[in-house]
Amino acid sequence: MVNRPQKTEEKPRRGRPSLSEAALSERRAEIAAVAIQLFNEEGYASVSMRRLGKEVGLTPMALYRYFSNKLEILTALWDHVIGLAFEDVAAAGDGARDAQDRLYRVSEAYVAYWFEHVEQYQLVFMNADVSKADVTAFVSQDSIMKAYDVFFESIADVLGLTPAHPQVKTIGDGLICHLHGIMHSLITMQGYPWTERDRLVKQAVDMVVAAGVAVERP
Amino acid sequence: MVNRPQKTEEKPRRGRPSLSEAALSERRAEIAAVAIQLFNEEGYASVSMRRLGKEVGLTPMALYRYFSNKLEILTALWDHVIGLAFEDVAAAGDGARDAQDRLYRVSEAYVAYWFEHVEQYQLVFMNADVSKADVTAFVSQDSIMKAYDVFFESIADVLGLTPAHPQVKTIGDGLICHLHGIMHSLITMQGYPWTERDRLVKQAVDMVVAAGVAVERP
DNA sequence: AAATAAAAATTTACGCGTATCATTAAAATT
DNA sequence: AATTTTAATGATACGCGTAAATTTTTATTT
Repeated sequence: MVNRPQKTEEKPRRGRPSLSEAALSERRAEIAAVAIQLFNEEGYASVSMRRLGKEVGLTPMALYRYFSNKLEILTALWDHVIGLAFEDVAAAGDGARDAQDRLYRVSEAYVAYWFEHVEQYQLVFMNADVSKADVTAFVSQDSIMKAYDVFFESIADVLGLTPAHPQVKTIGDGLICHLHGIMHSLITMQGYPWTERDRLVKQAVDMVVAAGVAVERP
Repeated sequence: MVNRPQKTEEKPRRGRPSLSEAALSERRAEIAAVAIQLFNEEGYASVSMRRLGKEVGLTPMALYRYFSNKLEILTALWDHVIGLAFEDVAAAGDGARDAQDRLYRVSEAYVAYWFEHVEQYQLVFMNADVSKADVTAFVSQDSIMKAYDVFFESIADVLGLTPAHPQVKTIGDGLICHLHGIMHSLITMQGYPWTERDRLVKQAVDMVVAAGVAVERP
């Protein structure tokens, strides 16, 4: 976020008061709402700051009081899109018969969501402007990390272990990576004749289940 | 590549002759060589076309006779970097005791290479300017695809199947996706406390080996 | 009310990638 | 040799993100 004016003292000094935190976030939300729509409709690169400013009724540079740069506005869309992804995942897990079925369902839902929103995937995970620090800082937010819990819970169930068991962590991280890899590979290298997506996802989960069997009968 | 002047006939007409294919690719190579060095030293975004033009002794727009845009110059670096990656992979596979050992080695080498060249990874697989078509067209080239063969051969050996067996293809695609996912996740989400990289890679290969055992004893 | 201080908002300016247009160079034809 | 044709080269210009400088607004203090 953008730097607030630095107040050395606690209480109001002379001069024009800075915008309240409430006012700031309210206008940020306004800008983000317009930006999300425009980015979705016309693509991130096609929407200029001058254009966005015009749409929200601000001069281009006034936007910079609310977001420190264009990329930071994009993260508002990330938040939105990632939120929707995990809504889908949660919904998919609800009707499951058992833990193993739930693991299949949430895995497929997670991958399917991004395939149905490839452009968003690219905006989130492939944006060139994105330095590693940017994605990291964002994706590490608690809200995102908590969303992965459904995977760990399902895996713990399938393996018959507690979610806190170290093996659950290792296998869960592996599955999440595997699913990310399926999305990323199939999206970024569409010219290669990949095995069908559903089968790759199923195979990824099967391997986790098989690991569970190995745990049971060592 | 850039459009060549369209010749309706076969043989020389009037007018200044277009550059020979040889001359074109020679100068492309010169430009690419300088570009690769500069991109590696200072980063893709920091090297402007004006700057690159100056370094190679051309006006900025003259570069556009040899590459249709800046991104296309970047693909020269891709070629370079991906070539190096598979050199590492091939070297890692050479000393292997057996097929399973080779699979571990090449998998680890592949992932390790990109971790040792994170900036290149981002330039190749995360560049924002990269539309899906761009990466696809490039990464689907035969040279790249052939480089994956070492994975399929090792897997076939481990599973005791021929490389042409459909299961080898499915499991191989899965492993490649899995490895990509490990790289991509650990690089793009460095804030998350991932399981150690080596362990994730080992686990990925272990699962392939376990699948081989399952094949043997159905 | 006037002066002063500080934040908000606007204006100006820069280097960027590159589209478009103008110029120059090199060949075949006359 | 002069003309014509075509490609290569160069110059100009546009919209971009945004840094920096400037102006305007809004408060407190005199």
